[in-house]
Amino acid sequence: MVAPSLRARVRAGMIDEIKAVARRHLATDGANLSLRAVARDMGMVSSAIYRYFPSRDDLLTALILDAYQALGDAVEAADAAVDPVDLRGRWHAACRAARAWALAHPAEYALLYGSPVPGYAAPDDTVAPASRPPLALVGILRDGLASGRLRPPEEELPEPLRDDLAEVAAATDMALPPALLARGMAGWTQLFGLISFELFGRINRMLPHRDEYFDHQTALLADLIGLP
Amino acid sequence: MVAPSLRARVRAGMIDEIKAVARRHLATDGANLSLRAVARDMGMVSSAIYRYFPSRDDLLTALILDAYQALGDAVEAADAAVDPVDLRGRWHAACRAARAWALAHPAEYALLYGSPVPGYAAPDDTVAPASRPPLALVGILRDGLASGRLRPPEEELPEPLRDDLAEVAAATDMALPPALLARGMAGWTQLFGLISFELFGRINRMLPHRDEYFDHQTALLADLIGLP
DNA sequence: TCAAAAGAGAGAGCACTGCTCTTGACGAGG
DNA sequence: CCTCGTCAAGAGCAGTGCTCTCTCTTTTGA
Repeated sequence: MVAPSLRARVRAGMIDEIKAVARRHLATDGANLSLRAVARDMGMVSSAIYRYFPSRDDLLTALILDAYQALGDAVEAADAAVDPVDLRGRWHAACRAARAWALAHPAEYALLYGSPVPGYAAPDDTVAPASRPPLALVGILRDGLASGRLRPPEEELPEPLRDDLAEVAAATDMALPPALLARGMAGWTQLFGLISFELFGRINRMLPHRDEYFDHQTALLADLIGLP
Repeated sequence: MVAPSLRARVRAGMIDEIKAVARRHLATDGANLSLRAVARDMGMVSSAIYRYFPSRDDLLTALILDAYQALGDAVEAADAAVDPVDLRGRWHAACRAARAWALAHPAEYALLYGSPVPGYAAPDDTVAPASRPPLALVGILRDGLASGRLRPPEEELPEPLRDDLAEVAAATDMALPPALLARGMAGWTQLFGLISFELFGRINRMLPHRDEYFDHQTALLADLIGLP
């Protein structure tokens, strides 16, 4: 590993600083990020930004990737900090970590899970980081199944759905019965909905005690999944 | 009722046409709607639009109100078309109607339920139309409770949450026990999450049979709520 | 009936945006 | 020393929301 040249290090620092300033702007101006404003804050001219990011969308992509990474880290770390056999504890820890990260970084959460930016198409390398949070949740179910602490639901699924889910389970190396995978995805859907409603201000005025609400709703889904 | 003057009728027609063109643009360009482009499509100059909508945000508000209205109509009509005592049938009908409307009007759905437009604050008169879909769902539970076909869950809620939910129930004239209201809101959250994931392309590549997936997931929540 | 008032469209202009292209300066490697 | 790659700056293009003024037409009231 050769030491990076001075130029390379300065360049990396510039990229980091641009992203930091852009994140700050994201928090106030939302997804319509202005390259000129970022450049102004950095004391340079707008065209100079293009030396580091070929377009505004590329800067957005970099921010999105970083955000997925941070959210995935937070959820996985919270999950790993709990006794692996305590399935319900892991579930709540993972859910709370996702919510805490979203509340701490609302603009970045909106960038990840809000309405897609019109002309912008997320590149393929965002798919893997994007699937880390749901995979962490489903991993809890897989561990519970492996250790015998979680028994799969008995209901029958219609055939095409069962095949789809079996294929998903196979593609993600999760040996989960389709019905259980469906419940795990229901939990992930619910988690996303809870955070989005809270962040986008749909329940704030009527539910002052949001921590308790969140915990209760995630507990409901844990019941539905069958976590002991 | 005096007949509206010619000018008033022409003006109303203009407003409708502007909204129709704006909706068309919404479908392709998303929330960053261009007044100039709308004006261009109508063969007039951009400044003339301001005779009808004092700002771009006001045009957006008008579109949002119309969309809430349409979605509320769709959900309520679907609910009303089912035998009132068939709680599960009503639940599925309402959920399917919301999804169908969203799939038919993805851009408007994103306007309603996507990330909030940065500088834009929804005016107060959007609150009532916005609560129609969830109220339709909760209304199913209220009817089930009144007819004795639905028994409320027995779990205990933490006190602050119970009080919050009791207040919400009172404010909406829905005599629902807090635990049941919480489950109804879980259903609404799940419905929103399901539609959003499907519309924003998070499950499309892995689940080809989306109708079956949607029905199964809403059935899961119906089970959680306790619909017979 | 006829003038005053109100409504409507057009155009110019301001400050802003993303992005491209050209020009000139600077530093590291041969 | 000197060339070559990197960088910042500036001008410029096309587009944006919005305001102001000017003109023309329709409606209204005495």
